[in-house]
Order: sequence, then C-alpha cells, then structure tokens
Amino acid sequence: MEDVAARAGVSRALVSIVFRGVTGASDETRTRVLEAARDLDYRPDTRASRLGRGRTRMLGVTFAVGHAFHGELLGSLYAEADAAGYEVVLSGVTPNRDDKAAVDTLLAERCEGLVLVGSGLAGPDLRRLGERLPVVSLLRPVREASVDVVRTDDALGLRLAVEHLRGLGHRHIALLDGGRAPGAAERRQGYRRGLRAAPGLDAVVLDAGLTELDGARAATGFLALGSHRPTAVAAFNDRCALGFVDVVRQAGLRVPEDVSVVGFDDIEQAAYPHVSLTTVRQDAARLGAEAVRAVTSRLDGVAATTGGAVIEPELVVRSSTTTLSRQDWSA
Amino acid sequence: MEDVAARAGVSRALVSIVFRGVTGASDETRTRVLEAARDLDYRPDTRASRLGRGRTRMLGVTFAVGHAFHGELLGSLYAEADAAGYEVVLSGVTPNRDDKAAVDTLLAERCEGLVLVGSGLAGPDLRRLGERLPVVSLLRPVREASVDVVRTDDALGLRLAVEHLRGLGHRHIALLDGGRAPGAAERRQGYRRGLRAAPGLDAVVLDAGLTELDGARAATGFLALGSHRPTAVAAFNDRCALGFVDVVRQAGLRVPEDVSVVGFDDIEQAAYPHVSLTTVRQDAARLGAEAVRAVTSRLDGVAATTGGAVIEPELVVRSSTTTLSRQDWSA
DNA sequence: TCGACATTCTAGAGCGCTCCAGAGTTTCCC
DNA sequence: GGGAAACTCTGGAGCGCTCTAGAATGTCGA
Repeated sequence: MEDVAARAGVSRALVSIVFRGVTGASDETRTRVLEAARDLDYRPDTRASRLGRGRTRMLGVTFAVGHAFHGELLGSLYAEADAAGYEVVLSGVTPNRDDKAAVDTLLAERCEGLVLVGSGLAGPDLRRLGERLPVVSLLRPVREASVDVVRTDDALGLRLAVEHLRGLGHRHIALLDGGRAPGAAERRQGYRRGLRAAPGLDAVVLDAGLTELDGARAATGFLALGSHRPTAVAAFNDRCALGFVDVVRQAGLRVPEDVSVVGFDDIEQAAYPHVSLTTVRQDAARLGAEAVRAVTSRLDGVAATTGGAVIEPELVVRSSTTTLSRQDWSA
Repeated sequence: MEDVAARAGVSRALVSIVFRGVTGASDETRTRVLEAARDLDYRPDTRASRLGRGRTRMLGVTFAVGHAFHGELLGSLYAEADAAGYEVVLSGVTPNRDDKAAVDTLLAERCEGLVLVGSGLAGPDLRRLGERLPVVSLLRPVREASVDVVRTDDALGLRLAVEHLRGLGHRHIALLDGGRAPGAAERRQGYRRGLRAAPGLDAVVLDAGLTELDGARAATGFLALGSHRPTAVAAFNDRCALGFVDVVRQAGLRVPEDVSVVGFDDIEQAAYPHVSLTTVRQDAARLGAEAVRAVTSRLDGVAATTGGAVIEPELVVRSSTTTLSRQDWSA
C-alpha cells in the first residue's frame, strides 16, 4: 500500500479511500492510484482491512460438503450476501469435522452472523450461539428462541403430495420416512394430516432416510407387503425416492403404472427426462435470500422484529405419478 | 485479550504464548490463563493473529459447490491441512461466481497456497497465478509449468476398465466420452490404447459428459445402434454410467446380462447394493493428501523438487459387468 | 475582497494480535 | 560460592489497513 501511494504520489490514506470506493478523492487521482495498483499487482489485504474497520461484515456459513441441495443454497447465499454488502465465509462439515468445529472457526474469524445449513448442532449449543450473535438455522427447524429458522413449510409439502395422490384416486399411500433428518418430523406430520383429511385412508410409514440407499431399503420392506402394498408413496426426499424407484423397478413393478412416487426437494436429477420425478420443490433462491435477510436485518438493526421465514413449497407434477390404473382397482 | 491478561494477572504477551501453544509459560499460569479465557468466553481473533504473524498459514481451496466427489476431496483436504499445520479457506464456484472470482477472494485473504479442485480457470490465468504462489490443480491436468497437478492416472483407469471387459470376453466396447471435462482427454486416450492392445477390437465413442443426463442421452444413441450395439461400455464417470443404466434398463435391456457397464470415481452410490456398479476408484484421501503435500512442501521449502502426483486408480468389480452371455455370442 | 463552504488531501492513532529483546528467577555443576 | 544455562515473564514495536480531525486549496456570493 505504501508502494502504491508512493508510485501514485499520494498518501496511504488516499489509497485506502480509493479502494474502499468512498468519496473524498478526485477522479484524476482515483485513476492514478488504480493504475499504480495495477502496475504493482496490489490488492488490499482483507484481513487488515477488517481489523482496521470495526466491523468485519462477514457472514459465516456451515454446510455439508458434497450435498447437492446445500450446494444450490450456497449459490443463493453468495449472491444475496453480496447484494447486502456482506462477505460469506464457508466452513464445511465433513465426517471428521463436526458442526461444532465448523462453527468455532467461524467465530474465531469474527463473523458477525451465522447461517447454519441443515446443521446438526445440539440444542443448548445452538441457543448459546444465538445469544452471542445473529444465527439462522436454514432447513432445520429448531425451537431455540435465540435463533431464527428459515425453512420450507415441510408439512404443507407433504400435504400437497398426499392431496395430489388422492386426487389421482390413490387410497393407499405410504410414507418413506426421514427419521431424525432435518424437517422429517414436520413432513411426517403433514403426511398424517393429509391422510386424516379424507376418510378411508390409512397411514403406512416405512422407515427410510435421506439417501438412495435408505429408499432402496424401504423398497424391500414395501415389496414384502405383497398384496397389501400401497399404490403410491410419498418419499422424504428425491434421493430417497430415486433409490426406491430403482429397486421396485428391478423387482418388475412399473412406475407409475404399478406404483406412483413423489419426492421432495426437486434436485436437478428429478427434472431429467429419463427420471421425470413428481416432487415437492423447495425454492433454494428464496430460502437463501430469507436467511441472509434474517441475519443482516438483525445486524443492521433494521428491525427488532423476529426474523425467520417459512417458504411455501410447490408441487411439480412429472411422470412418476398417475391415476390408479384399472387392474389396481380390481385388486 | 487485555481482559484475559488482567483476570489471570499476567501480561498480554503471556496470553499470546499460551494460546499459540508455544513454550515459555509454566503449567500453572497456563491453566490460569485458560481458565480466565473460558470465564470471559474469549477466543483469539484469527485475523489479527495472522496479521501479526508474518505468515497466514492459510491454504485456499476452490471447488464446485454440491459436487459429490469434490465434497469427498474437501474432507481429505481439511484433515491433511490440519495435520500439516495449515488452515483451509474455502471459496465456492457457483453458476454466478466463476473460478476467477473464487480465486480473487482467496488472494485478497492472503492465502499462501491454492488448491483448485477441478478448476476451469483459463490457461494463462492459471500460469500467472502459479508464478505468484504455489498452486496445485487437483483432478484437472494442465500443462502450465508453474502449477503442480495432482490427479488420478485417468488413462490407466480406462485401460483397467477396458482390460477387465476384454477379460470377460467383450470385443465390442463403447466409451461414453466426457468431452471437455477435466481428465476426459486422458481417459479417452486410455480407452483407445486399451483397445489397440488387442487385435480385433474397434472403438465406438459416444458423446456423453459428466452428469446422469449426459449418460442418458448417450444411451439413446447407444440403443439406436441396433444390432451393431456394443456389448459393454466404459463411462466417463459413475454419474454418467448410472444415467446410462437407467435408460437402457427402461428400454428393456438387462445390465449386466445384455450390456456390461463400468463407471469411474467410485462415488458413494456406486457401492449401494441395489446399484452395485463396477467402477474405477479414485482415491480421494490420497489425492487430497498429495495436493496438500505439494503446496506445503513448496511453502516450507522442504524440496525444490517439482510437486504434483499421479495416483493409480483401482478397479472395483461389482455386479454391473459380466462375461459375454451365450446369446450375445451367437449374435 | 472577504468569509463561508466544498472539495481534496494528509497525519497519525488505533484494530488485536505476534514476537524480539531483555529482565528476573531458579537450577545446576564444577 | 559463582557463573552459565534454563526457565518464566514483560514491554513495546510492528503487521496493513481504517478513520477522524484537520490542513490546504478552490469556489462563490455579497
């Protein structure tokens, strides 16, 4: 910086002014400084700048590495944070690096707010964290008063799925349950409510989970039901649904003719023509935007109002669901 | 820090010593300082510490968010960097945030070295970057002298695949080509060499790519070949292979009885029992370790020797490949 | 012509840490 | 008993920036 100032024939303070893009420098010197910086291949040291400035304007984000939907969310978070004048700092959760470790590095960096994507952090830790700085739990509903929750209306999503299937004539609809996964409890509830809304439907909950493997395992249980087999299933998520479809097809059943399947998330794969999975879409862009809004509005003191948001999902009908076929009626 | 020092009745310098874990403090004061810090919920400010220290000991990593195999690599990078006494700083590449932007933030943070996972950075940019600081291109082979490359021996991988299929009696083996994807050229070459090694085999290269969708599209072309159809295919990667399998199965063909398929990567899904894909395994742990070694050895001046490494892949035989069945022989 | 007011620029005190040089203490060996 | 060596601790300069207070210069209306 010293060098740049010297080369441009100005003071260090001027260089700082130019690089921060604030007023206080003539256009002429501005270009002169920029030129000098380019010649010297200089770029401001963000660590030092954050130190000098009181605030860091950094948003810490924890996420599961390699998780497709988290990836989509990150894209949105980057864009929204940038628009709000914040910088995002990533901290990945891996099998050897838990949520706690991920959060700790973000705190040590002095992030001003945290977005935890599908975090598995324990309740008390979460609460304490929320008391320390603005925190939003993205995707995962938690009941700690100190943290905002931004999530899809999971219950509504499953109600939409069930209603869609009911509308197609299905009466025997199974749930591939997500167990303890984020949002699973709400989806289960939505499923139950959806069934209760119409008489003569009964619930069949099959243990599954959030991967294709879980869906495949559940399919084995499903096939074992023999003639009591439901004619449709609503899965915890798309990956689970895809695993299920693979296995029932290998067993000779047709999708959707013999069994209709609906997923959740609307991951990229679901839209591929050869897959064409009917599913409940989560709006990654809006989820990201709301998460950033929740934390930045607290930071900027815009509103003392509680943050958090529940985004309505949307049913995307593709070709993994169809009306109950004739032979099924006769069964 | 001031507060902690006061509470423990020592100087600020002592607190620094304790938190850096260096020698120069008695066990007694050490615990006293730690206690005071805990009471005050203090943790050192990493920005300031990096500023004060000459070096940052930070390794910048760019990667594609939501990419499963990149995720596995990140896990390994975190672990290895930690062991080498470095910290990893993530910078995601998203549809709206290109490789260049990702790298720029890492430079502004003053990372000492860079690991670019499957980066799409242009050659000249890459070269200039490599001249500025130690850079390793992970997965993507580049010919810039200034950057180290750590990758799987892609050509060998495809040779293994082809040899495996040949050993099963296949004579007509297609390649689902990866086009311009990282490593695709090498795999194509390995495929060609593998075929040339034995007389009477000819190459059938079908355009594909790196997603299930690409594999599915290639499958359509494959099916259109009718009776000239190859009896086995080697795919650019597992995702591509899985898309291919989906489509040919939907068309009534059996895998592996009618067509044997081998993938590349050995992603988690490939090992699921209902998938059980024969594939060429890339060793994520070793790739990560070598990448970290390459950049840290340059930084620590351990060796002036060139970095980079080519890791041998390993064929994992599962049940998507089998010997050429009788009816195929008669065809 | 003069003061009021912009505009452009600079000096210098931080920000929270690290680390060197050196002050005090204790240990140890001849 | 004396000095070297080892240990424990402290003061203070410095890392590269930001930002406030104020200097220097220019502009303009009365």
